[in-house]
Amino acid sequence: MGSQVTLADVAERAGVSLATASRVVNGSERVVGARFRERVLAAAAELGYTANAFAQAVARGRSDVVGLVVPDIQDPYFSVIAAAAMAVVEPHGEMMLGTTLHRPEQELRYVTTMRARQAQALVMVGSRTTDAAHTRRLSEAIAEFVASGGRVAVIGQDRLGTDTVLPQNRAGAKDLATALVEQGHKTFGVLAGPKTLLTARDRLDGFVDGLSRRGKRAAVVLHSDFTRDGGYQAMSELLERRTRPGCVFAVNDVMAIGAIAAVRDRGLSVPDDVAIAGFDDIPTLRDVAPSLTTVRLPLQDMGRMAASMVLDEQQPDRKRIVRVKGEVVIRDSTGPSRPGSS
Amino acid sequence: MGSQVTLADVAERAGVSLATASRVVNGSERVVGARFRERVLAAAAELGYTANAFAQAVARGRSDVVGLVVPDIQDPYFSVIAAAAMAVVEPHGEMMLGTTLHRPEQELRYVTTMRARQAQALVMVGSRTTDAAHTRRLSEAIAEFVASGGRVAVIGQDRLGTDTVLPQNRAGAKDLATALVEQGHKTFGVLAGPKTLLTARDRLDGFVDGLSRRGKRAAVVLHSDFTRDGGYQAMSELLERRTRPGCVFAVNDVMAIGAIAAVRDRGLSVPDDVAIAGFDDIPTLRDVAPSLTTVRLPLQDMGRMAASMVLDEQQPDRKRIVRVKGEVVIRDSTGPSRPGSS
DNA sequence: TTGTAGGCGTTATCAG
DNA sequence: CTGATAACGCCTACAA
Repeated sequence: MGSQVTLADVAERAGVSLATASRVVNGSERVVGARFRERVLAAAAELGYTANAFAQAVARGRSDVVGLVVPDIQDPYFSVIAAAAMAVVEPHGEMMLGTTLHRPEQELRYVTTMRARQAQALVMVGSRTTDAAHTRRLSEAIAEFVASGGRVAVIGQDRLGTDTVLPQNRAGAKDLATALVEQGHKTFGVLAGPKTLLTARDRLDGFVDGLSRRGKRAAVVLHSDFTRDGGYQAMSELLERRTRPGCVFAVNDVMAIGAIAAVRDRGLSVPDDVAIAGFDDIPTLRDVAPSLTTVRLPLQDMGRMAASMVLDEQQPDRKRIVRVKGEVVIRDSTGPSRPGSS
Repeated sequence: MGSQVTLADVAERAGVSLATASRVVNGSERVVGARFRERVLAAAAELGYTANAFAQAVARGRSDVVGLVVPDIQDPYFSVIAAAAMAVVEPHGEMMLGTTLHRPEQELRYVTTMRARQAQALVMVGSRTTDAAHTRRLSEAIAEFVASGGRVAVIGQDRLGTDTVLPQNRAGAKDLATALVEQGHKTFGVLAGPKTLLTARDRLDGFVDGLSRRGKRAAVVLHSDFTRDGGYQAMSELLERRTRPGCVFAVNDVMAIGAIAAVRDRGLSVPDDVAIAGFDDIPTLRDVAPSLTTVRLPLQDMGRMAASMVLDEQQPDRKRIVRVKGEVVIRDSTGPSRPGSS
């Protein structure tokens, strides 16, 4: 709507054909005479012409839109990844953002939307779930997207038959368990997140595994949302119990932050009364006190890599899985490095 | 590219005309016979048809894309606003995201891009600057966007002739100064951010104004980036000085976090050795210790309001300015509520 | 180098 | 209610 200035207007004003105007305004270098070129440019400027990207996309049969689907752009985990992906996409095209608010059916909807938009590529971020039916439907939708010419990369688990950036959640959590035992912690609890999230499940499993190899076990495992409030609530519940573990692992950093808040609100101290560890090493949280013991994931690299995979020229012959490993970072929230009661 | 299934394919498969197929696949309710309707739907499903949004946009002469331009999606200030805006946009259309990484010329580029994309609306968030030339060019670009039928809302200063959500930076900072004086603080410093950012400038001015009304002044004013690192660096520089103020105001929360880190890294304590206050009250930071004294801005509301303004039905007769005020929140980073040396 | 004309996938206007 | 057919704004052989 409104007073769209079209290429035809520009051509007329410049006294040239539509084709010539098209050639100078878009790609096709050096095929148009300097005289005409200038006339067209001048006319375009005077008229305030801007090419209609839709029409171009229709005519060309492709677009430069890259879709990015994340559960929640407000969550620093995802916003860091998004920023990194954005940085590599920006020179090549526009970024269309979708947020699912953790609703799986929204993932499905966005894949369809991106196809409708002829997105050249799609990056999906977020844990896969145990819902096999949904995973299958999503796989199918993605297959259609790919069939229609799109590229897809996923950050999360390798369940959709796509290029994947795969954080080593199990191994990272296992290493964390080992480190905590070595730090001197004796009794453990886990704020395990949702049962249905593979990321949460893998971290729980890895942690439990790591403990058992050192002859320990998790005395309490509580499930809740994968969010700050989920961590707060689960920790509050844990603190209600008669016996409380000396060390609690929250399966991601934002849950850990919520857990710390819950501890504080009861007048207790971290790490003196209870030690708390997280997972992800979110940059925004690196300055908080007590500094958070966690497993560092190279979030920026992950975002960059996913974006690069869908954008690089050569179509790989088969799907690529890039495993990224987490590095344990011991900080203040689990107490002094050496001994420890607990 | 790829094996696009078109509406023509669907029509042929269903044995109906293109027009009929179009009618059932898109809007136009109840004008097509149940028999044909079913046949078309079936054919579409079998073929895996998805409408080409570009072609639709071209044919309809409008699109449902809403543009959102922010300086940095990783910054929690903007990601909170973005999430809120996203929530109101999502039911109506798709969201195209642009990040400027604080480069003004990128703002200009995105306005043009959004016009090319026929975006129906555009939300720009971020402080205006003192660069009059850029502001003028941006205004012109926006005027063209509006002339071609788009709606625009800005979160920041009212400099672009658009609907605006305008945080009361001066008043908030002034109130903060008053509160800090009443808390007993005697000497002050300001980490003032970039000189060219109006938001930073207004907060500095308001703070200084508030101090002077209580017979105080800012002993030190340091300029730096509007980021965590900017806060860290400026605070480090401040701590080099012979005399250090008892209370430091960082003009936004992320700078305050950086400042706190700088204080800690020198083995000093907040608030015992130096009190620190911020501005914005970023949700992610509410759980950090020491909890941050700040000026709360209703970030979610701001995002929602801006999005609503560009989406609501009735075109307002003139541009609207919505002022949102900040509320001082005294927490631990500036010490105990009552007395105080400093 | 330039112009002509057909086509991209949809929608929308008109007759039937 | 249905079906031709002309737009929509642009790109791109193909011909001049």
